[in-house]
Amino acid sequence: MTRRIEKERNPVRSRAAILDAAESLFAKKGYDATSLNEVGAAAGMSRGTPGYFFGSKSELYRAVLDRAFAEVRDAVRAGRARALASSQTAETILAGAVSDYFDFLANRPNFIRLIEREALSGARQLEGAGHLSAGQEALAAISAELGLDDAESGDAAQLLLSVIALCWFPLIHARTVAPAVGVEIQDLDDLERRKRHVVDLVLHGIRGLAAPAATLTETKRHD
Amino acid sequence: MTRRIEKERNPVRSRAAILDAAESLFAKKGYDATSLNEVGAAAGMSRGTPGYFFGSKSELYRAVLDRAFAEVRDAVRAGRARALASSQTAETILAGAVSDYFDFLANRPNFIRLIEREALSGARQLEGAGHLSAGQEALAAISAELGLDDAESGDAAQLLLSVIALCWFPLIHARTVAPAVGVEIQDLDDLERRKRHVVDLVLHGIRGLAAPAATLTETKRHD
DNA sequence: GCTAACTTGCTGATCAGCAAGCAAGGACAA
DNA sequence: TTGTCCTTGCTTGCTGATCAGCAAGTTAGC
Repeated sequence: MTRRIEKERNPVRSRAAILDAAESLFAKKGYDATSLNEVGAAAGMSRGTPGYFFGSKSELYRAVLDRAFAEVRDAVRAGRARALASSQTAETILAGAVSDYFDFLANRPNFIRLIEREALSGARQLEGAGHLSAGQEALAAISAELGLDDAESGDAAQLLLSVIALCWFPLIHARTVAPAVGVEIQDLDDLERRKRHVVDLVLHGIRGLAAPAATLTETKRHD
Repeated sequence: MTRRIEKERNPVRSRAAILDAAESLFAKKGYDATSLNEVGAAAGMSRGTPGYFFGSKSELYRAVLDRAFAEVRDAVRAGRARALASSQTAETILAGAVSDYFDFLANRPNFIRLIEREALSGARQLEGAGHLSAGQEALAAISAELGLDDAESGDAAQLLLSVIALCWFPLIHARTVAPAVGVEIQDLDDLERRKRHVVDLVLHGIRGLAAPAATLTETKRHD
């Protein structure tokens, strides 16, 4: 049995451990309420290590955000590629995308909480970040899928925002608004039920939104 | 010209001023980042006054939440009474309610931010508060309006949660997610556009959700 | 033995809560 | 009317705790 108390040095591993610990703590308690002391302890190192690797608390925070956004952007791209590859009706693809997005968020509580906190803080860290690009890519994907040209893409953007809201909100407010209005969000069944509701609502919404001219069971283009 | 620098004592006025200042600061910067020093200064008094009137920082926070929730509960009741008084189709009433709720939130940025912060903090302050009752009242109202019995009220709850999500989300994420997906939320026109989208989406959603048996253009009751 | 990976001691700043102080203005009497 | 007292609204000084950042240490591994 190795009695070595893990004294081996490993900067990349340490950096990652600190990033992980900081992400959890920032997401859980917020920027102000998280001390570098805690981050170091959670990462299994001393009080000073976060500062050593990242310079300052704010730079560490920025690094956490950057890593999280990179992850989303990759997920969006992967989802888009998968959708493009499959040859199904726009409606089916959209339903699958909503479902996938819902699951993605449900599996990354830290991510939602970080962005939520950013929104409450004025979101100055986000403005130039790569997060925008992920949204724009998703918008382009959904517009193309629905066969909307640029003039109508405003509708697609509204719809995309609605989808995000519907998936996002119950996860954040699982212990506040959701129970207050009689929706339990505790186990996987509850989540599954919610997801089904969201997909239904969005599909019905699309049928209504996509002008009376187009039925949308197949993609139609204007000229 | 009165050169009196407002030295007159007025405890109720002072209390209210401190509550107002605390609400703004807690909503804007969060609990941890707000010092009693700031609260006192914003209320036009000294560092110690908030503590004098409210005992401790956490009790002041609780008082802020209580006042805010009381306000929502009253608004919900007023809206419900108005809806009951009017004799219009369920669909029209619902569209009006969504629109009103949207405006209500848009005019109370502090309220949204306070609840959002509560949700991120684990919402331990809310669990026994009057907030639940407001949600339950809204749920009862919407269930009755849609003519759903208890067995189906799960759907009504899901729908209510969706309405809240759709109204709520763009306001919080006006500077994060919304612009990222191409939706501007800056002036009143943008808000109006968003509101119209939400109402449309919800109405189409209802038509889809309300089982094929009932058309819902008029309220139907089961027996 | 040298460099990079960490740790520890220190400093100045901030903050919540408490306790002591101060003064405004009503009560009450002369 | 004037003087004095006394409650209470409000302020200020103080204390212990916490924290970020820096600088000086210490050890690992090449």
